[in-house]
Amino acid sequence: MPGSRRRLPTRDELRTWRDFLETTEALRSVLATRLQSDTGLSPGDYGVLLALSEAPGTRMRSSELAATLGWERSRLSHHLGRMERRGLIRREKTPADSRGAEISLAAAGAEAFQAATVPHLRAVRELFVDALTPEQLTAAGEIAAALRENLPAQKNQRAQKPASSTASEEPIHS
Amino acid sequence: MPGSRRRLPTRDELRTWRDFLETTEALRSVLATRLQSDTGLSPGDYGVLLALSEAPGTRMRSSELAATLGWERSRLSHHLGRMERRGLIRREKTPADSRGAEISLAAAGAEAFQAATVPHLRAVRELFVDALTPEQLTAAGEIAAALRENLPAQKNQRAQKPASSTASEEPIHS
DNA sequence: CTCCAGTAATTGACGTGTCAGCTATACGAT
DNA sequence: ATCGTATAGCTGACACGTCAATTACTGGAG
Repeated sequence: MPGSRRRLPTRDELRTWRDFLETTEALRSVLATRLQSDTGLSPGDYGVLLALSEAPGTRMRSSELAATLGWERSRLSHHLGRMERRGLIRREKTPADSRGAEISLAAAGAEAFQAATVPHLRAVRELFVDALTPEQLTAAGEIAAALRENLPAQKNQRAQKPASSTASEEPIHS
Repeated sequence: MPGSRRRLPTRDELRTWRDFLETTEALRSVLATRLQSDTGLSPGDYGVLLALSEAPGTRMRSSELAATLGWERSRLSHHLGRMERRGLIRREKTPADSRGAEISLAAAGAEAFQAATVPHLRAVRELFVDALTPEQLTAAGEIAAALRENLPAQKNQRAQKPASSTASEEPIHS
């Protein structure tokens, strides 16, 4: 018996890992496909449009947007380029800092987002929330927390909103 | 109160969904980065090499490989192209069906896989298995099963191995 | 044998993601 | 003012994925 194997997962643990990995991947992919065919938006598009719609004046500095989404700046640049081509957003120069760009929601983007939100949330409900018992849903949250806790510190932490007071006055969004 | 919102997730359910989504994504990405820097392989490379190493003669028909991995053929073609360029695998013509291609493990591929397996499994243990309590690990498996159950039927089901008899004679792999 | 529908695998176009490097501006120290 | 470094954003190269179309062969119906 090679003692060096002590720290390797057992067969059952690996099976669980594989199932977990594949299932979350499949779920992601089904959700993405559905969003795409329902509304023509990718998950990335949806995230960008969501952040912009919630921003005051539906406009945001590019780097602020990157921080909100937890994306690298170059990723955002590429993505915004594609979204701009499709007329979903606009890029303008900032008066304040002339290195900066201000991203604003275009009419087409606002409409697309409007049209996307209900179907998307319904899909999340159907494919995730309703698939689990209340106990499983709670467990899923705890598992996510435990995993995240254990993850090495990352550069692109998701921006944390300063938790609104009463927990029910804001628009419901994913 | 708009009755049309009945089927939308609540704020808490959405929060759980977001946490779950982001955490699994982060986990995947950390694991991928680690595999890459430890061994120069992507998760895709690893999967291909794993399937080939377990195949009799370390060779397989391309479409069989696609079925084993649950990948689309075109995805596999592209990936094999990249792996072939790096000398990890070889493509040969099949004697049986001259439309077919036989994929075989090249020496460099076998070595790379050998070198990758222990570090990779250790990482899975560290970042997934050891992050969870035994109960959470069980719950994770059940959650995956429940979600998968609820997913619409997919074209690319993962090929199911005909469960070996005693559950402990085969090589441990992810 | 000939035709043709089906199958194996590849290809090209294009969206998406990362990394490394570039340009332009900002701004504190001198 | 000017020098140096930091910051904002963009770009190019390349890996990865999907979709639709293509190529080349198989195998049965006539």
